[in-house]
Amino acid sequence: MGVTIKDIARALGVTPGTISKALNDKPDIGADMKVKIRAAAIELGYVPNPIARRLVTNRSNTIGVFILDRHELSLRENYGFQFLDGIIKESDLHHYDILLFSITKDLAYQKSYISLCLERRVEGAVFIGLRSDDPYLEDIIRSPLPASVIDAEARGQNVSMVASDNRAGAAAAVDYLWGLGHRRIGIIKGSEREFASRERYEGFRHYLTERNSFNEAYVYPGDFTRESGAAAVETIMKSQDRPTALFAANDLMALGALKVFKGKGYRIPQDISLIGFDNIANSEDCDPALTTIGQNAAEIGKEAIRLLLARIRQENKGKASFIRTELVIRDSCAPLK
Amino acid sequence: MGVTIKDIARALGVTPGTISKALNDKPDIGADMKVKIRAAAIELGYVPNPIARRLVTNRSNTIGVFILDRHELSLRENYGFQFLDGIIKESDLHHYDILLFSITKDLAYQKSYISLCLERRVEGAVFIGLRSDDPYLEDIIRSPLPASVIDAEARGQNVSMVASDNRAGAAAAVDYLWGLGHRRIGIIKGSEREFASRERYEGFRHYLTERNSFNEAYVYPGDFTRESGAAAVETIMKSQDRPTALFAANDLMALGALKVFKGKGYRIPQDISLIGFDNIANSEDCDPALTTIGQNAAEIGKEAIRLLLARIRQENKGKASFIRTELVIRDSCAPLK
DNA sequence: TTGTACGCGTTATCAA
DNA sequence: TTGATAACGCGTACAA
Repeated sequence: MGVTIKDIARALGVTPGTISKALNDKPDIGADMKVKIRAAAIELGYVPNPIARRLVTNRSNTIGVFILDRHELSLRENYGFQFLDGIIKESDLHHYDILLFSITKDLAYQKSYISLCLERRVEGAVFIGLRSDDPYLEDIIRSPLPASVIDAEARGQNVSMVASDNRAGAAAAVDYLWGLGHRRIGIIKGSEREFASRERYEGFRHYLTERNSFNEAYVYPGDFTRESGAAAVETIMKSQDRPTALFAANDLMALGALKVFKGKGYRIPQDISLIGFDNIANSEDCDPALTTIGQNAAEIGKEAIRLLLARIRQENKGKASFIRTELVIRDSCAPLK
Repeated sequence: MGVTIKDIARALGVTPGTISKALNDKPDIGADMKVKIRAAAIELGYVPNPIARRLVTNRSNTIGVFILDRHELSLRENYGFQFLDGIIKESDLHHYDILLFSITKDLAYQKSYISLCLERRVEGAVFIGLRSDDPYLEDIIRSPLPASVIDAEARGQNVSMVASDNRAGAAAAVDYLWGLGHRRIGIIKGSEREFASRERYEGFRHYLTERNSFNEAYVYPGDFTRESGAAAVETIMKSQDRPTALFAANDLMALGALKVFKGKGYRIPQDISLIGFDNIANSEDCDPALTTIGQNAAEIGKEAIRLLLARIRQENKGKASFIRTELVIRDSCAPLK
């Protein structure tokens, strides 16, 4: 089909080796020869074949990206794709290709992610949406394949983890409420299984404990779904001793909570202040617009690639990187009366 | 590095050719030999090298997916990634890999998308977010490379287009308002440049024209941004002759409109009914929740792959496919008083 | 039924 | 500075 270096070689009466060297700008080819060869390549419409190149260099120049489905979140609300933007851009910058895998419960769990990687000969892998109970987690940790894990806990010789600085973010959320004068501050927790959830709770607990204001009674269970946010509010409304401000460990729960509060005639933020975490799209248009902690998804994606490439190049940098969050102030929090 | 068919051949005292045939289940190898070879392959931990295979078969088994940034929509609101889910699943089903490209204004426009495809030797390409003024549109249309274009207009020998049935969707939106008794129905149009926008307008116009109720005065310009939705409402409020119901050609404009209406003390849906198009995440949590036309993004992605694979296999099916939309009734429309 | 030999497009090594 | 040759791992006609 396409024109190869052989064709160029024949046309110019030289050998393929010479063409290869000239096109790769090796020092051992004369300047005039290079010019001639380049011109011929363009004229003939030569397009290098990366497959042949990869065969001989034994490098694929490709990174595998896995988007794993989570139970709790429907794809519609799946945060996963947001990281993709940063991942692609950063990979592009370093001339790496992205091979995309998507694993859903039904389709997959047949083949280890690592097998897929080995088969495709990718040089490294990025995992999004990995859970601590994933059957192949051990596989990833043990494998010699360089990996970056986004937004989950995975510690191993060849894996880096990248996530938001969830502790600092949670602390910033509480600090904002604290600054507004609130002292009775509650939390709707995420599911114990999720790394982000544990970290956010820890940030929350630590901040208030240091100020002698942590109150176990104001800790409400949740699992990152709207429903659990709604359920938490039902609990709150039943009790006599209510917090004056509430931190939901993610926006989805905050939205679930908001709906119930409004349904019961509670005004936000006059009657209770509410702050979320994630800054998902929905948090912008609800009424009142939700004050929340924004994640920098693109930056997380980029950092995942940076750490991965460092590993691939054997220049081991850090094992983990936590990306700054940002307080997004909207209308769901008010000073304590 | 890895173990190859040569290693297996040596271990078993046969030739590599035999191994290859056995592993590919060719008819000219004895059953017992096959068993022996398979066992040895597993024991030695053999993983086939797709790169070598591709070199010799000259097929990459890979589809290129391009996500192009649109001017108007920030990535946060970019619908593009939603299609990805269907694309991946359907490709997976047919054992095709996905190579992901993302082109932003700054980075790109350096190399034609088709060049990228040729270099990577992908067998076909899917384009998301392609605009009619894209500098490489002609390239795609002319190229012999099979392509599917999602949500944009592109007609050519080797390209299929897949989108929502925007006309029918728009008609369904107006029909819903009509059924509620509205006769003075307005529209906030999208930008002329976008295929979806033109189609939605056409669906709207046709429906009302047939019923002698199309009124040019109720057509407000827009460009799919929140701001243009807001601006349209300003115009509406200034005029004496107002529609009783409003169809925004996308949800983003509907949200912009909603905000201004509420800001001016107008109640939705009591004072005016509002319906959008897209069913983006935000439309669920605004107040009142937005009635809208939902797109089946996953199905669009799947269909794009189906048409593409048909082209790759030379079994040319249809050139275009329009996917059903769905009326999502929420709280922003009410019967005419 | 098995083995031989060559080709895929490129890079690398060594000799000229 | 250039050329010849081998090698990368696999698939496949063709010969045995």
